[in-house]
Amino acid sequence: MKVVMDINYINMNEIEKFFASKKIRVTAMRLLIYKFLAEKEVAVTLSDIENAFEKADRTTLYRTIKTFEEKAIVHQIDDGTGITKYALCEKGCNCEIETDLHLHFHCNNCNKTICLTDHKIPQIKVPEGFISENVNLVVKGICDKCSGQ
Amino acid sequence: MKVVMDINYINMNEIEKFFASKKIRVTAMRLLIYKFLAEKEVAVTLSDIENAFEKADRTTLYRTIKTFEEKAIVHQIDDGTGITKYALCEKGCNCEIETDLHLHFHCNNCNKTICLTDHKIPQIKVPEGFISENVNLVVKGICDKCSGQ
DNA sequence: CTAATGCTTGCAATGGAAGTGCAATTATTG
DNA sequence: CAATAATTGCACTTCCATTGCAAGCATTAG
Ligand SMILES: [Mn+2]
Ligand SMILES: [Mn+2]
Ligand SMILES: [Zn+2]
Ligand SMILES: [Zn+2]
Repeated sequence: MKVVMDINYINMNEIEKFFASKKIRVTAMRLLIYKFLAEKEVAVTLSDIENAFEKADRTTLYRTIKTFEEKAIVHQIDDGTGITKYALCEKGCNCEIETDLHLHFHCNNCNKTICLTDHKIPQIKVPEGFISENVNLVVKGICDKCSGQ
Repeated sequence: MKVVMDINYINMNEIEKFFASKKIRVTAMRLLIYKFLAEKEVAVTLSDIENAFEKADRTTLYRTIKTFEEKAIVHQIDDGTGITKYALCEKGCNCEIETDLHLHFHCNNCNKTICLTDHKIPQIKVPEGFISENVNLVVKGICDKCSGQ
């Protein structure tokens, strides 16, 4: 895939350094997808990315996201819609080790899912003998935009 | 599908009454699937049911579960594995109205998912402007059987 | 700089779960 | 028993996720 790199070179430079720190190669696809995710304020599906980059192959997008996931650049969100969504990890996020402790909100009206990164998941009690390693919490309802503030 | 009704008639009688109270017809399939769910202590997938009733058609099993769901006889569980699981609702459960407020535990070792029906989901704070209608909380880790008590 | 090596990409194909249309079967009602 | 309504089985379909393989591109050793 040939792309015209008409995007901000300064930003791109930073992303390149970031990729290097994560020990992954810098490619046009990866830069573009990273930028796409960074500009979105909501979690996206693979189809969303597909629609944004129609010239690229679905598999490449899929594998790029998988690579990002392995390197803790993005995290998966299962919001119960049946379609996996992805969002950039926060700086200093360590979802490789213990999963993402913030909660996610899914709007039943506009169908968007957002990370509530500063809403941490409270400590959850489990019965004797059970060991909790990881918690997934999704709140569903109406988002701020849809509720009319 | 022809089945030999070699199962406890007294129990069956109770289930029949239960179905009547839910205003659904009593059929062999429904009785068998209900009994199957009642005997399981874990949430099951459609495939689990399929394997247990190989003579039955998948679609019938699928639609039976859907009917149970609509009538609040079972509730769906999305434990993040990507495959929907089902479990019987507790007596007095009203997951039709407000979703199931108990939490679910998914064992990363044996891959089983169980309802922790008496572990209710705590009140979750959401930001200004957001309206919470419903919460899905899944704890992942090691279950009591796998942790060695 | 060039060649060898290994990672990345595109294409084609597969698998699995979920869901639907329609006709045949079975249950309920009168 | 006949008419009516709900349930079941079969054949398809759709959609997302995932993989094998060969071609393309980037990195590194020489
Ligand atoms: Mn998130
Ligand atoms: Mn449950
Ligand atoms: Zn919304
Ligand atoms: Zn276990």
